[in-house]
Formats: sequence, C-alpha cells, structure tokens
Amino acid sequence: MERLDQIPTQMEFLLPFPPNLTSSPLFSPQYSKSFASITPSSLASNEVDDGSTSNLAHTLLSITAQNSKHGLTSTFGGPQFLSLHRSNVNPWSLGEVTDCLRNKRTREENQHVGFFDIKMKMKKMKGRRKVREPRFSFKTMSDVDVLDDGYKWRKYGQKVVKNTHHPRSYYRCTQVNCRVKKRVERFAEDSRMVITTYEGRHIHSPPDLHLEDSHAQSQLTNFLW
DNA sequence: CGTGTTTGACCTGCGC
DNA sequence: GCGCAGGTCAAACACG
Repeated sequence: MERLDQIPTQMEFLLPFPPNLTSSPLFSPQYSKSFASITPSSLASNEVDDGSTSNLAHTLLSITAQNSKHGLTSTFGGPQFLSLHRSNVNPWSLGEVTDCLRNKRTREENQHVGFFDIKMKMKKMKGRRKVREPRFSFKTMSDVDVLDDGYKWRKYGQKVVKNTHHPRSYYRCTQVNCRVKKRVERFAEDSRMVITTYEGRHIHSPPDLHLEDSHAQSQLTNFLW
C-alpha cells in the first residue's frame, strides 16, 4: 500500500481536454476516461476529504462545458491539456499524515490513493498557522487568463509576485455568503499556461449550470457521490 | 447609477 | 525586531 509520506509533495498529471466535444462532457467517453480514477470510493477512502474534490471536478466540468460551448480550442493546435497538481507550498503536517493513514479504509477502496493529492486541506498547525480553506490548483494551456467556470467572480486585487513576469489576480465569488476565492496567474516557466488556484468550497451551484443544465448538475452529483 | 476593475496602501506571516 | 513577500482593502475610476 502506498504510504502518504511516500507520495511526492507535488505530483502532476495531464488529462486530455477534448476541444471538440459535441455532447455534454459529462457523458462523453473522453470525460469518463479522464475522471475514471476519481471515483466516489476513492474520495470516500480519504478521511480528510471535505468536498473540495467535488468542487474541483465540478469546476473542471464547467470549464470544459463552457469551452466547448464557445468553441474555444487551443491556439497551439492538437488537444488542449489540463493538469492538476497538489500545491507544495503548504505541505501536510505530520499530524495530518498520521491521521490520514490511521483513518484510511480498506485496501480495495484505496486503489486510487494517489489521486487524493488533488485536494489540500490546511489546518491550524501547532497553533501557529491560521486556518485556511481547502485549496486546489490546476494548469490549463490557454490564451485567456480567466477561464469561464460557470461561477461569477469579482476581482479584488492584483499583485506582481517575485520572479514572475505576469501579475497574479485575486478573485472572490460574488455570491452572498460564499467565501470562495481564486487566484489566476501565468505559469512562470511557460507563459502559455494559466495556473488557477481555488480556495474554499462553494455553497451554491454555478449560475450557468443552475439555469441551463440542472439535469447535468444532478447527474454530476450522482457521478461524484 | 450600479457593477466591476485598478492600484497604492496596508496588513500579516515567515525567515533570518 | 526587521525586512520581505504575499494577500487584502478600499477609494478612485471605467463602463454599460
């Protein structure tokens, strides 16, 4: 069994991001294949899961749907790729690793153990760090900075970070009482790629999905849980 | 006029 | 304690 502390702090994998979907990505073979490894049992096997993975898949779905709807394709030809990675900025504390190992369920349910790296949960560590919302980030190869994920965002800041040529933008979900934030920045090593980091969990459905595809929304829920 | 963006100032955590 | 860097605030501004 793969041990948590043996998993690299940052793992990255690419998912095919079919640009020319004709049907809802939720039901496309490519999509099913892409998310085949993220199963309800794999999520359930991870005690520290707090739903952020659901938000992740939800968001990726929305982005794929929006891109497909608007005929958006990669400007570089070939398939558009999307990568996910666990942040190594806030590594797991020893306590979290221990707790996670202790709480893991059966071996069979842990077949996809590597994929829980998608989500991060920040806790107060030894009373020094303040509580942070769960985060996940991913890279997309896109010529547009802000991907349409179905949610409505309001920009509240922009900052030039060290050793990068592109500024980082800060957004907050405009929904009342929803405290989800996202950061958008260009990948320093390849400015064709956009790094989007989400923090927190939406307490509502995306306006677009809610209005246009509530059926897909319920299917998504069934798919994930 | 309402909504969203820009941007400089300020706050906070962290390393030394 | 100090300085740096990232994150947030909020007034000014732009736009439909």
